[in-house]
Amino acid sequence: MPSANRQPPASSRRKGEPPGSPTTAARERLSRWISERGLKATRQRDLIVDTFFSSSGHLSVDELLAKVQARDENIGAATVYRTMKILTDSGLASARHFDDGQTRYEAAIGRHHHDHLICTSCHRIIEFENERIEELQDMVARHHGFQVTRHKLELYGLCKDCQGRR
Amino acid sequence: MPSANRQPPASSRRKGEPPGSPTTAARERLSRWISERGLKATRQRDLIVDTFFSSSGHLSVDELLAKVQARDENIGAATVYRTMKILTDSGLASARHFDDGQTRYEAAIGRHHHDHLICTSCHRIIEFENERIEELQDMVARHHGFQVTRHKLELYGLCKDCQGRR
DNA sequence: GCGAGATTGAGAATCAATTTCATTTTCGCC
DNA sequence: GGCGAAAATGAAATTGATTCTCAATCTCGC
Repeated sequence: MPSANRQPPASSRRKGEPPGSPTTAARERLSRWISERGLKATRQRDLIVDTFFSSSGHLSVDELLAKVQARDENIGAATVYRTMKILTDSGLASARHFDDGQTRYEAAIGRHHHDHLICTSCHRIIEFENERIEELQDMVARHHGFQVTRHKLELYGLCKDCQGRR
Repeated sequence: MPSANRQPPASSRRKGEPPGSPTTAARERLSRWISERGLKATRQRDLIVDTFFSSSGHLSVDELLAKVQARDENIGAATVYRTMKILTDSGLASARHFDDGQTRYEAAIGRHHHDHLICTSCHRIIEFENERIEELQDMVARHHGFQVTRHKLELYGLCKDCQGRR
C-alpha cells in the first residue's frame, strides 16, 4: 500500500452522533465481533463501515464504493466486498438480491424483519411488515414439515408516481 | 456448423404423448409464437424444448444443457440460453432466481401462480399456493399505491428429511 | 519496538450470461 | 426443386459481478 494508514485513536462514536445511536451501536458491536476472532481494525474498514451506516436505503457495492472513494480514492472494490461480507456475517447488515443482478445491502441493527415493494420503473424500494403474512407463511411451512430459517417476499410493480405512463 | 440439420417433418406431438398433453400444447403455442414473428424452426430448438418439457422440476441451464447434449453433443450452451429466452418471452417457461446464483426454469403452461419452499440442505424445492397470502399482498400493495405485476415469495429452511442432523 | 498474522489494492481468475462472427439452415417465392 | 434473404448455430470473445492471489503494508499483543 502507498502508506498513511495512521489515524487518531478514533472512539467508536463520531461527532454529531448521540451516544445511543444505531450507528454507534453498530460500530461497537463490530469492533467486539472483530476482536473476538482475532481480526484487526483498519482505517479503510472503519471508513467503509462509517459510510455504509450513515447512508440510507439499499446500497449496491458500486454505490457504496463510489461514496467511499469520494472520501478516500485509494480504497479498492475488493476491500468493500470484504467489508460487506464481514458486516453480513456479523449480522450488522443484510444482503438482498433483487432482480437487478447486484447484491444490495441494508443496515440490520435494531430493525424488524421486513419485506419489500420494488418499483420496476424508478427502482424505488419501499419496506413493509405484515404480521399476518408471516403467520401464514409459518403455517404453510409447518404443513410441509419445513423448518424455515429465512424467507424472501418481494412485490414488483409500479409505484404510485410511476403509474402515469409506461 | 458441421452439418446435418435435416429432420423428418416432425409433427408437434411426439410418440407416447396424448394429443392434449401440456407438452404438446406448449409445442404448438411455441411454433405459433415463432412463426408469428418471422423466426424459424430448427432441429436444436425443438430438441431443447422437448427435453425441457419432458423434464420436471426447476432446471438450470447447466442441467438442461447436460440433458440436451446427451441427445446431441454438438448443441452449444448459447443455443440453450437463447432458447430459454424464447420460452420465457413467450410465457411458456418462467425464470426463477433462487439464492444459488443460477437462473432456474420451470414450465409455465397450464399452471397456477405458486411460490416455493427451498431446502438449504438437499436443495429440494416444494411448490405451494396460498390464496390468503396473495390477498394480503394485494392489500399491502394497494395500501402503498403500488400496482404489482409480479411477486416472489420464497421460504428457505430445512425440509422434513434434512432436519435430523446439520 | 518486534514480528506473526491480518489486511490491502491491483490485477488475474471465475462464473453465469450475452454478444460477435463466420458458417450453416430455414423457408417463402419463383 | 432450387434461390437467396434473413434467422440460427457453435465457438470463442466479452461483459458484469464477485472472488481470489500475491506482494507489500499494517495492526496489536508482548
